[in-house]
Amino acid sequence: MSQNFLPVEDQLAILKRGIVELHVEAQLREKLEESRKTGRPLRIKLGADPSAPDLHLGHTVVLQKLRQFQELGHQVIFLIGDFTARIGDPTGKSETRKPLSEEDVRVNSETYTEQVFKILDREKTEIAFNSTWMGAMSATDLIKLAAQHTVARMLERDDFKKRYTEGRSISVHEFLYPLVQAYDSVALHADVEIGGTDQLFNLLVGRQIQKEYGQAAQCVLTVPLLEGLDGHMEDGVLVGAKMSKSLDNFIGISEAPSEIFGKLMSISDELMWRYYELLSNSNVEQIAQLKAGHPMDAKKGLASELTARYHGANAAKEAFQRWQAQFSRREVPEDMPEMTLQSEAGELWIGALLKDAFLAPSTSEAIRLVKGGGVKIDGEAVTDKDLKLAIGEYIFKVGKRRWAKITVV
RNA sequence: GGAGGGGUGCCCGAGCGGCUAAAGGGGGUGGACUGUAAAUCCAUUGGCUACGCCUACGAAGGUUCGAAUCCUUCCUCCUCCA
Repeated sequence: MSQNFLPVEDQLAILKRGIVELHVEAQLREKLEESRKTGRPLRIKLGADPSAPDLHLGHTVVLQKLRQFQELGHQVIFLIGDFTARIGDPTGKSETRKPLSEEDVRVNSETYTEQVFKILDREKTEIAFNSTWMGAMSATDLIKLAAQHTVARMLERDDFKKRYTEGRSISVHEFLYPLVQAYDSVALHADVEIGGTDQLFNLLVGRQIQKEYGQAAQCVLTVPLLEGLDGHMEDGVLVGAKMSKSLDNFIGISEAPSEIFGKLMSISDELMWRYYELLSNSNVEQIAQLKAGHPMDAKKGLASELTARYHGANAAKEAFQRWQAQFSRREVPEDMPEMTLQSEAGELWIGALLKDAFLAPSTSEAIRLVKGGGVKIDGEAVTDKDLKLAIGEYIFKVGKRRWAKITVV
């Protein structure tokens, strides 16, 4: 099925937009030309490790790039590394990763694909599992694969090198990870592989292995890693670990609209500009214009755009209004968790109440919060840690954003 | 296989018989200030209705009036040699 592709330079311009490192650009140009001539879409591979079932904004950077390929008419292959997950990607780790069980992998894969199609076009996406070919590979073939690469070259890799020189352990099976990932490119006949910058080594191994197996080497495209919510300025430079679930500095794309909106509103200004670059659809001129205005307005714009992307314009609007009411005008939110608690002899100690209502993780913490002035009842700050509440209904506010309506009976 | 060095609270890291729920950072949380931003400052940071009790320094035992600190065994990580 032949189709019309945009001129190569136009395609390249789109693909290169948005802080992407392109390795061997000349080759990509050739491939695009070839594709345009023959009408054969390029095969674009993205490998996913099914260890993080909840997608967050960090994952979406690369997915949007894939989406662009799709819109340009190319074939996107979403590869689920169900086999490699049992090895555990050593990338960026200073320690050996724990492999996942088969059951974990299965469950994670499902939630993963479900969310991926909030960004990718399901109809135009090929889904593959590398256990399909890796599970069937014989030991002989595996050794043949392993023979294509040397230990010295493996150790060139940054994290391996570091671990090696620092005397930290590297298990032999971790060397297999890049090789298996590379073999996936062989099995899929990938023309392009895309990934985060931390994947560069793995992606480049793919080029070499493809050549060993008599295929044309894939082009490699890397996108920057998105800094997590705690990213901020230090000595004039934006610093911050990458967004990840384990660091709890993420925004999940399945989170409630008001959560996404609120979390975006609380990031630092520097980080906001970074997010504009990597996540928003605004072009360079629009961003420059925003920088001239008040950062607060720019932040509202970003929060609205991204909330709308995953929940629709109406939900975004509503989230914005709720945010304004609650934080700009400091009103009591319209809806909040409600809970009924049983009193003892007609009254309930505040420490126990806060804990039982999940407003504090322990009574010790509850007392700390009260002493620190972090608890308000019906708008009034309480500081008496021995306070006892009589039967009735109360609106609790703990910290800046935890609210609850508590009924004591 | 041999020799040696480590494992401390969320993380890093002091302590090396009582004054240690355990210095100091980092991080977290609460407050002030704000644009729910950053920076800054203050407080707090094992649990338990608590001037006290319980649980904690890799695990299990032991020596002591008393141990994170000494001894034994085990687990585990690392270094050097082969």
